[in-house]
Amino acid sequence: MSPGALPGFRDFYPTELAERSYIFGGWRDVARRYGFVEYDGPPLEPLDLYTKKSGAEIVDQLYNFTDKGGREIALRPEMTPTFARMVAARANAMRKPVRWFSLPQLFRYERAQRGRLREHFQLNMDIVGEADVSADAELLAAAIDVMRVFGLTSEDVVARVSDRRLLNALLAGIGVTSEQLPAAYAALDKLDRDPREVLEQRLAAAGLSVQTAAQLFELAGATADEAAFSQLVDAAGATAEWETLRSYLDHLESLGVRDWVRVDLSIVRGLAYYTGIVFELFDAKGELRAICGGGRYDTLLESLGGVSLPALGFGMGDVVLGELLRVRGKMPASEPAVDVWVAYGDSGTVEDAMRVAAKVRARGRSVEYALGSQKLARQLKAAYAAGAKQTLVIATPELSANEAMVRRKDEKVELRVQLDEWIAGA
RNA sequence: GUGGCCGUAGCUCAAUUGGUUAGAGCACCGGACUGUGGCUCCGGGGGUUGUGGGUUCAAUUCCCAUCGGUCACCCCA
Repeated sequence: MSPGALPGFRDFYPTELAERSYIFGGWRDVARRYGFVEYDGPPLEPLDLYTKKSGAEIVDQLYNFTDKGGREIALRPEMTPTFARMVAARANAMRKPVRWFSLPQLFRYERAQRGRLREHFQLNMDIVGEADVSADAELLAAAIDVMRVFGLTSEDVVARVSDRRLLNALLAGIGVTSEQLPAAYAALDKLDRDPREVLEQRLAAAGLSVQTAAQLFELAGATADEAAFSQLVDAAGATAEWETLRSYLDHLESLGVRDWVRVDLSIVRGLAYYTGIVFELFDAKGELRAICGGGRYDTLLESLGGVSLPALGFGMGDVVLGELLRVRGKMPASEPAVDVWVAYGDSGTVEDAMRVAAKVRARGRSVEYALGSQKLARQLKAAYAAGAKQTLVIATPELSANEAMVRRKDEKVELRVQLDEWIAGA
């Protein structure tokens, strides 16, 4: 956080911008590998684009105001509504499934915390028009490959997956009614954070019997054990749902990312939103917030007034990811360096350096030289400090007009070259 | 929005129960090494101690408020 910037907003100095660009580069690279194409929309949208989806309460959590034309508008807190609108407008004309990604800057009016600012960039990858579970596998594999492209391994990051339909069937199997579902989900979500007794109390308040509550906890705990899991599935008559998840895991195996994935029914995410498989990526040590979250939202496009198409997607923010990369030493140090530094000796002036710089720049290389008038020793010091890959010295008494001495970074030897030839090859 | 902890130079930190003009290292700028760079030496700029009040002869130090940071709650699109 930079003092001076609004709370929760960041100034990107060159070092930070280099890190951001590095992250963006990895994101675009992986999205491209999976055949996704990039889009963008306006950062400012009508307020009701968000209230329509999330209700009026959402207004507390976003930047909204009335513009000079009297329109109620908001800085976008998420990309999905914009995405839905854009897809809906051309749904009929597009080849399905649609694979789009975007790197929007998103805003939310909340108190900032570690990993959660008022502004961030988020990789959004979405697939529209494919109901088959293979699409779910493709999407998660892409999210995991993003981890890989940054040098992270399955030791560093774990993907926890669940399936809304399977969970609903299992919950129904142990006697949870549809009215009690929200309470059951809330309890699952809080499993790691709140003590068991507190959760039991809340479940009881929602009308769940002591026995049902106990089975609920068993359900969440059985995730690692396939045998016990199968029993629960059989008991609930959720075989079809289980088969879907099994097939999902098989696909992930084929895509080469099965090691990263763990079934975990305590993954909840937005209740009104997701309809099928959901997932989250966490750092394996559990020190940070979720790196990424997403899943299938087959009914959302239609409910937003668009077309009826199955869809799925995820969002991955730059803040937590950046922290993870720094903590794990995976963030490359930025080395802003010019290609060539032109220094001149006593036989010349800054204008000689200028003439050479102009020619080398015309060749497409980045060039810097000492502005003003400086002694050669100082110029060379500056060249070193700038991290110049090559330093060219011209106009010293021992050099003729068309000669220069060249030294590469980190090399001791200095070569005498013909200036014209050297520039031509630069 | 609620609560806990924390705010001294760009960064990391000092400043003896409250006591002269708030210091150091790194970084930055300049000088020396008589002109081919990383070393060394010397010097310099930079702070209304987050801000505003209060207590006191005297506040970086104690009290209150406020702003900011951080953690948790809420929420997670």
